[in-house]
Amino acid sequence: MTKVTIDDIARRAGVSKTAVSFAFNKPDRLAAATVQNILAIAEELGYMPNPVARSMNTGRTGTIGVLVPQPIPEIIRNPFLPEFLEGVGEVCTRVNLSLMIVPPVEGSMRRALVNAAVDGFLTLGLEEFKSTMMVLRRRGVPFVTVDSDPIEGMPAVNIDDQGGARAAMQHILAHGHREILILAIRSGKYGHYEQYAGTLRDRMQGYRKALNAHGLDVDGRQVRLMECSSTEKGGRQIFRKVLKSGWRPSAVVAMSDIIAIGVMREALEAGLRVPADLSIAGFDNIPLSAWVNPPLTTVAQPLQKKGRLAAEILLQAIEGQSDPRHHVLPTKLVARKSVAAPSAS
Amino acid sequence: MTKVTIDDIARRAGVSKTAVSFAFNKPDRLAAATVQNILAIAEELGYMPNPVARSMNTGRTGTIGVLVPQPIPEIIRNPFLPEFLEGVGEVCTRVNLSLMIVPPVEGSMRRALVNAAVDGFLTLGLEEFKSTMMVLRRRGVPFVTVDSDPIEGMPAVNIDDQGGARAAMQHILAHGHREILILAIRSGKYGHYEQYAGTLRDRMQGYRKALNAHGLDVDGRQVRLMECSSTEKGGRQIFRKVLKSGWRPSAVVAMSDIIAIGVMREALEAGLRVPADLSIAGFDNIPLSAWVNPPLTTVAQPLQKKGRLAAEILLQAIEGQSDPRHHVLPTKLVARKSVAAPSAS
DNA sequence: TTGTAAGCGTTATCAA
DNA sequence: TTGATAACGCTTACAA
Repeated sequence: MTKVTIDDIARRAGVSKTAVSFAFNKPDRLAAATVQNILAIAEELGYMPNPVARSMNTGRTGTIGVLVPQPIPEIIRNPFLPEFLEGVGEVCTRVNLSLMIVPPVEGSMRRALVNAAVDGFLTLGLEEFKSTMMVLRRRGVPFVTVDSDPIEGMPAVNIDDQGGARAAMQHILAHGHREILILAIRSGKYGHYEQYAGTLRDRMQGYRKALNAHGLDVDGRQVRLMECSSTEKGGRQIFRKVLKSGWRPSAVVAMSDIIAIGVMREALEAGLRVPADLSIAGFDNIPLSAWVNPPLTTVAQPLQKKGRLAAEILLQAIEGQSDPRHHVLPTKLVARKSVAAPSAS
Repeated sequence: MTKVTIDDIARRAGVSKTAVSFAFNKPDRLAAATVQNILAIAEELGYMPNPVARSMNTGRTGTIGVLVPQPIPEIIRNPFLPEFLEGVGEVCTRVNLSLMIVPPVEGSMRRALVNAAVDGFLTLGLEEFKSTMMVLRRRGVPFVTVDSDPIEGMPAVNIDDQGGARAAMQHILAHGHREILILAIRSGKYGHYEQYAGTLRDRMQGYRKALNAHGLDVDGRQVRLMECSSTEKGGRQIFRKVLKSGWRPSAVVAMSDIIAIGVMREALEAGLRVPADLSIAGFDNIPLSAWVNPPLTTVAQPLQKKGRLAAEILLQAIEGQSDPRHHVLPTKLVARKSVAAPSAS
């Protein structure tokens, strides 16, 4: 099954490569009979244009890349991504683009970036943001950053992380909780929340603002901060550890729903009642959160819309209409059933 | 931001293109000092090798494509895909491949296939299977079919659809149900289940075998068949229609969990009790199914494993070790809480 | 309406 | 250790 090329067809049809190319791409410029003939022969020989060679000329690959901060198995497990991709996918479908998921190569975003043959990138919540940005710029393809600290002159889509986080913490405090566990998404800055960046920092700030308003702060005693990976397993593991430690927070505030759900599951299995014994609040409002029992109180962010908007902007940029504005989408507290007043203990 | 090419670097460094290429790909073959110098200049000028040009020579793109039968927004909404991709992703991560999702272009698989620059394809539950296969073969890249009728000489990964479906229906019948709604995933063969192919046909056969053993069949009276798209919405819509029609099946057997969950939600909202008033069984055992209330009785299939196996085989094929065996993974009934005996009505 | 020939930016071959 | 030069398979001015 040796590859058939445009040359084979040209020779067999007794025409030039140009004619064959035209037959496929600009049939109008050829006599109908010629097109027919070429196509027939192509069919017979089983010819298909090589997309790489085509891209080489056109400078277009017909695909956009989504740069994700974690390996695929890990990140795809968080319903956050599918939800976001749904929005991106809408745009892709409309304009016939394919979608490539680009995870770090051996931990390096840079290596991943270099090899991806795409017309543009969407970056999702990047760690190591600045260095990646540098590489991205030099790669010369347009990109839109999502959930990262926006950079002047570069298009960005974000949500009101701080406002949302603040609302969540306020909600918890308003119910009377004072022994609170904050669960952050694990980053490179283990334990040093002053060094958090982007989404992480903003959410942390939101939490602290609410805390401060009640004369509290992350003090390692009443209010503690821990980190785990943003997976159900991450939430379960960290909460198991807390359980073992003997400390009994009356509320958990997690930076992602999937973490919160992991905690909930673990707590339930450990015989705790939610919310009677433990209140839980999340962030994201993934569809699953409405389904768990009790339904999870969380902060809604317009994930799909975020994906759509980012893709839309990228598309413009690919077509030369770059628009470096920064967008901030609203968040909103969704009070469901996983938060209640702490039981007198 | 005009593109920097290998020529620019070569000129600036006073070396040949070969040297520059070596500096990046085979540094051992160059004097250390030369490599240093070239790399420094590349850094300074912001040079990155063009992946398309590279692919042109190497014949490798470093990505595998997953051919999906529906537009991205639709298919990604079914947790089935992320679960499958998790398995695929494991393999990709290990060998540093990217993953491209390739949906039909304007309804045509063929058009999608032609443009995707990948080293190999995984096809997922293809409709129009044969014609797509033809195109795939002529495209000349290796591929592994998943959830389609296996073809002699082509590697395939499937599950025991028939056995699983049969078990589900048996379970329903054993509880005493006789008024049953079967919900099939919408295909091109609307209403003609004799023409179903692949997974659809196998599941249908499984259902019918169980039915037949009880002297029943899809007769449009006691046991009816309807089709809907494999989304929550699809399930909701079709069940709403059933509710309006006045017919009251005591059980719903759906070909996918996400459909079953849509039905459950709709039924619950309509004031029906599950399983007291309506028993529901699904297929797939997506994680969500364990979470809904009541937890969904379903047929488990090893989605992740399926993805991993298929990717593994594809990988071999890409590396020239093609192995055209057909694999069939087992399925298993998972009895949870959504099925009970019908209430006397 | 069709053909010639020059790219596109790399890597591979072979020689120096 | 390095450099010319030929692929790779296609598109696209420009010419005929």
